[in-house]
Amino acid sequence: MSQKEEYTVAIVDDHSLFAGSLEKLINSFDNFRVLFHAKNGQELQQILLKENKIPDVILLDINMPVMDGFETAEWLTKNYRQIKILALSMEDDEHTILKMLRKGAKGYLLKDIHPEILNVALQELVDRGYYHSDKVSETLLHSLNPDENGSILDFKENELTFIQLACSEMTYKEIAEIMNLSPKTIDGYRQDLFRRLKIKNRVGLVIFALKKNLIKI
Amino acid sequence: MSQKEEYTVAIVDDHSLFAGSLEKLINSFDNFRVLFHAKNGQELQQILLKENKIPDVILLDINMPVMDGFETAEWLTKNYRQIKILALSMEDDEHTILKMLRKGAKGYLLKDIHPEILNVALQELVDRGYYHSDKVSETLLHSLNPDENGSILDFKENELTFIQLACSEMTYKEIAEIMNLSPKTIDGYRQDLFRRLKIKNRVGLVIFALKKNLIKI
DNA sequence: TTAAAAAAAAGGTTTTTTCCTGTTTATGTG
DNA sequence: CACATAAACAGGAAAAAACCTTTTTTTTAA
Repeated sequence: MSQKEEYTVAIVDDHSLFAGSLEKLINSFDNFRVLFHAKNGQELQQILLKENKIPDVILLDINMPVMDGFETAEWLTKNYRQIKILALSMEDDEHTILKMLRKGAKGYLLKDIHPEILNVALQELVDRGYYHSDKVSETLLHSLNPDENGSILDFKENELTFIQLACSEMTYKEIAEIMNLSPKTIDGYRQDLFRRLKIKNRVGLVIFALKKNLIKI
Repeated sequence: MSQKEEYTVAIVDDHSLFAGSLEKLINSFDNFRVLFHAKNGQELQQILLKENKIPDVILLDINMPVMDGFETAEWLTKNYRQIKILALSMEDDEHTILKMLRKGAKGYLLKDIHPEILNVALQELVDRGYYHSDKVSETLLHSLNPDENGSILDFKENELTFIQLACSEMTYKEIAEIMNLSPKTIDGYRQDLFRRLKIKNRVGLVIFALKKNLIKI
C-alpha cells in the first residue's frame, strides 16, 4: 500500500453545496487533497487546459447542464488518459452505469454510499486502477446476458429519436414529418418497440423512457 | 447577532455520502455543529424520542424512502415546534416548495447553492426564525397569483386518482371500471383537465403529472 | 453481382382517444 | 319547496392510436 503519498482530486458537479461539502470530506482523508472544483465539463476543460492543474482522480457527476458526465468522460479519456475517472451519480440503472464505464470511467459510485466507501474507492483507484462496488460488478455480470442488454436497451438512432418525440404531445403524423419518414415507418418503429419492451401503449413508452433516463423532464 | 453561541444541527438525508460531507462543511462553520444524522424520517423519530438529542435546526431532504420530507416535516411541526426545519432539495418546482413550506419548513434550499449560502441560511434561521432565498420569495409571490395556484393545481380527489391512473397503460374503460364510474364520466374528467391544463393528449397529462410530482416513477 | 438482411413503407382494420353537445342525477341553499 | 350548481352520464362522430400482414427499397456482406 502507498501510505505516504498524497493524491490530488478534482470535483466536477453542478451542485455547489455537495461539491463544497465533498471537498471537506476528501480533505479529511489521509492520502487525498482536493485540487479544484468545476461546475461542468466545459469548466473542467478550461481549468485543465489553461491552468494546467492535472489531478490524479476526477470525481465526475453525470447529470450536469452544459456538458454532462458522459461527454466529459469521453473527452477526458481521449485527452487525459492518465486521469482516473470516478463517476458519481444517483442513478443506479444498468444503462447509465454501463454507458459511463464504456466512456472510460474507472469506477462508479452511488451518492448514497457511506463516506468511508469513498475513501476506499479513491485508494483502490490509485492503487489498482479501478474500483467496482458490488452493484457495479453485478451490473457488469448482468450485462453479459444478451437479453436486456442487446435487444432491449440498445436503440438505433432513429428509434431513440422516435421515443423522445413520442414523449411529447405530437401525433405520430407530426413526428413522421419532423423525422422525414412516412407515418407508416413511424408506426413500424412503434410496433417493434411495443413488442420488444412489452408495453401496450404510448404512455407505457413514456414511462419506460423516464425509467431508463432516455428523456429529461 | 449571536456570535458566541453554538447551535446544533441534525441532517436527515438518505444519501450518506452527501450527509457525511455536509457534516464536515457544517462543522467548519463557526456557530454550528452537527449533532447526528438520520437516513429518513423514521430514523429521525427514533433518535429524537429515544436518545433525546434535540437539535436547534434540522436539515431535511425531501426525497427519501420510508418516510419522506413532507411527512417528516409534518410530524416535526406537530411534535417539536421549537426545531427549525430547513428543507434541502434538488426540486425547484413551485408545487414542492409550497408544499414543504406549508408543512412547516422555515426555509428551503436547493442543493446546488454555494456552501457559504448554507452558513448564511443557518445563521438567519436561528437569528430571525426563517430564511428565504430569492427563488423561494419569488415562488411565494407567484403563488399569490390565483391562476395556477387555485384553479390549475387544486384537483379534486377523483381527478387526482384519474390522473394517476392515466399515467399507466390502462385504457380509459379500465380506469372507469376501477373507479366505479361510467366511461363517459371519465371522459368528462379528461376533457375538463385537457382544457384547464391546456394539453392536447394523454401524454401531455403524464408529462404534467411528472412535472408537478403528482406521480412517482 | 447477387443473395440475404435490415429499413422503410403500405393496405386495411379494430380499438381507443378525443371532441362536441346535451341530459340526468345528486347536492346544497335561500 | 324551488332553484342553482356541480357531478355523473350519454349519443354520436372524427381523429389518432394500435394491430396485423405484406411489399418495396436500401444496405450489407458473401
